[in-house]
Amino acid sequence: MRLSTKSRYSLRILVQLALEAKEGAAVKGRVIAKKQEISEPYLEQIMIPLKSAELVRTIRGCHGGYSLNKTPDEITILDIIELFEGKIEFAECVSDGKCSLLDSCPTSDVWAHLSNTLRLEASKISLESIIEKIEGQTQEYVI
Amino acid sequence: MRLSTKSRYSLRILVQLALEAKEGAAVKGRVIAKKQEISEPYLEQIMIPLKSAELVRTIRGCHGGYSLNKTPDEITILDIIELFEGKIEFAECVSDGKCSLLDSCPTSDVWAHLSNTLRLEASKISLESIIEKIEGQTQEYVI
DNA sequence: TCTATTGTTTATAGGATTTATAAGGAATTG
DNA sequence: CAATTCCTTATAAATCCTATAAACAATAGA
Repeated sequence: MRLSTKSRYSLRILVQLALEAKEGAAVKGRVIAKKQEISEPYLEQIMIPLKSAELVRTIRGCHGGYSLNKTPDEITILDIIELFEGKIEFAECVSDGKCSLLDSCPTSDVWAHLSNTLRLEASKISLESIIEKIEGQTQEYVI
Repeated sequence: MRLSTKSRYSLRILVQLALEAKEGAAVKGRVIAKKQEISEPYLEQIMIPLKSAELVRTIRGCHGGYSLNKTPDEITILDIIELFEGKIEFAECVSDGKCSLLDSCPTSDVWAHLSNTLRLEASKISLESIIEKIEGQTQEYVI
């Protein structure tokens, strides 16, 4: 059970932005793509949802690039996961009404509980908490 | 973010077996397929891993069918999830050695922590706890 | 205004996975 | 031996994931 590359790349990208674009300066796509070892076209595909979700803002043109659109404490990995994987809901029996067994099905509660647990835990991990951990380590620690 | 149908069907199937095959009597595939609204061939495809994982045992021939191979307290939804979704590991950076960024990547810890949380929580939910909940409810509650 | 730089959009495509269905084979019971 | 049941293998449509390519639009600076 894995996350898609887009979720995982996104977290790395956002960490990079938090560290390198601290004074609001934009980081170029090419720079991000190189450091994260992603192709530029694929990076662009990832940035689109990040921008739509207003986690990231962009500047076009000569000195353009990407930067965070929120403070690191406002971004959690729940935001990232649900942006790319969809809402954390292991079974959709309740929400989509497709399952005709729902009324007599004792398992929907189980999946709902587990989904909630994961969602809660993911919401506790902010970009800021990750950054703090990095900066608490050695100075030459480079992401 | 959803589980595959196989994981979800499996939980329902195992609950049915726990309730209907209590005295070790086998439940026929056709009966399971009908109650769970799955086609018989697809059900069979689901039963194979359940049998390989020794969660279920089978009897062939005239009065054959499926029954639990463990007591309900020995089966957790972690077993089910990891059987069909693979090990809960949101990022495989540590295990497969594919990611060349690992040494300087601050995100692998995050994913490992989240994976562990989900794994732990799933391991706490046994088939028995689900059955107890059902039997604590109204008697005509039929799965 | 021109040009270089950068993000934006759209098209494309291989591959893997998911979700099934179908058909014939093997074991068991009576 | 015949009916029943699980077992195995093949097949396939649909969807999603991962990634690349190319043309387009906006911006900054000369």
